[in-house]
Amino acid sequence: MKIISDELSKLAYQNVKGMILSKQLVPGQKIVQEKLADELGISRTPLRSALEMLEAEYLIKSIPRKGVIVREFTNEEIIEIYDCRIALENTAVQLFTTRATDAEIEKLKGFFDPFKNVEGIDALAYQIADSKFHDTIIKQCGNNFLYNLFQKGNLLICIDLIGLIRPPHETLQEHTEIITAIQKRDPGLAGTLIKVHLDKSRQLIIEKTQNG
Amino acid sequence: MKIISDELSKLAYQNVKGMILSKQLVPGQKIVQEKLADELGISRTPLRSALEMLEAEYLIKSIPRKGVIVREFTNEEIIEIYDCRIALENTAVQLFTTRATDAEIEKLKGFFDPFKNVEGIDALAYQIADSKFHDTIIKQCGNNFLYNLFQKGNLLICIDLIGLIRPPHETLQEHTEIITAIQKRDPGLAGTLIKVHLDKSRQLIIEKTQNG
DNA sequence: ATTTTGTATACTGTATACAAAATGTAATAA
DNA sequence: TTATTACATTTTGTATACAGTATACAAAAT
Repeated sequence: MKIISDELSKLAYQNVKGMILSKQLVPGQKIVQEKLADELGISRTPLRSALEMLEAEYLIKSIPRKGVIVREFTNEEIIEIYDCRIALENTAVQLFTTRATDAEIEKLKGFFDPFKNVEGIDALAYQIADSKFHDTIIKQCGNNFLYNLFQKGNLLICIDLIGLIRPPHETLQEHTEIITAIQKRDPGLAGTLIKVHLDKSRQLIIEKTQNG
Repeated sequence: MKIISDELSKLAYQNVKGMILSKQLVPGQKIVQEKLADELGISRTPLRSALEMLEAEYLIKSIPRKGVIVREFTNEEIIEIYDCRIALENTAVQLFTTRATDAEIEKLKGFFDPFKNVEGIDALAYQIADSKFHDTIIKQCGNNFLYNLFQKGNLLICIDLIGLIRPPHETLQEHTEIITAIQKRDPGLAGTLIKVHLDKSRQLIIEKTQNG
């Protein structure tokens, strides 16, 4: 969904989204339209346009006649998101396994090469690789509607907004196994492995919820 | 996501959505903003707001500086939507089977009572029941994010926009079997049955695509 | 006859203006 | 003091105005 456009509303969309993901705008915070529009150097009209889009993506919440606030994700909600991810990524990886080219699979492998046999893995760099790994599978699975659903539904928010849930050394192995299954062109196995992979993170959030 | 609001943008949203689903606005048709705004008796501003929302729902397509057109769904796309539905409704029905009250399950059964042991089933009435059946499972599964994903992602578009894919007498039996599995509180079986149920329709569209 | 150019018109995207609603504040009564 | 009302300010939602772009069509050139 690469938007190359000089349209103010699209630019505002990208800017505000970036501000939310980078936590310049923090969850729960109210967005005062005129103030933010001034900061961005545009009028309220294209900003409101952008806010409409962001609301559709669950990143903000609009209360009529009161205003918009940056959305907060509770642990319960993140678990709900994980259930959706598990369902859809299972489908995605099976499709990907069937139709991906060898080159695409190699690309997938490449994401994690820098971390092989490394002691202290840089968490931020690894997070980006993790993100790319999942994004690639979803994007290249051949089901464009599914990819859009991930985009617009902000299903990767778990990675983008709350960061890594489990330490890299733990998930690296799992990622490798998934890639191996894809290379063997075994959709069922790849699906099962990614389900288990995601479910472990999901489980961890459940435990965190019960303890904290 | 029942929006009870006297806000023009929300009203416009519901109106235009209705016009698309009822085919007053046909796929491929261009929407001229001022004209439609006049028809609805509002200005362009709230209409544009509504169009933003509808674009997020894939019901319209906006091309910058050119205009918005009512979206067309190709068979390929409907198959993609089905793959997403299969993944998510499988999850939904399993959650529903686990957490639904007996009363909720009875309600589900009630939708199809008027069609039991009936010869010529009224297709339109049956379509509404079909729609309610799936909507209820998704709405009451306890995963609100999943329900919103269905709403905003327009995943039930298959039923709403293109109508029934298979004849009622064929699917009635399947619906009944799914409900029975739910009553037996067997999530795995319910999941499998709904997957098979949806996959049959999906398969039919594939065949239609290859022949037509 | 077909293509190209010029011009008028229609439509979109953005800014601004304004009214209605919400919020905050100060003054008054209990 | 606390509660309450009245008023001022802020902020939202909508309408409108305007500039820039796309489209349509006629005239000119090939």
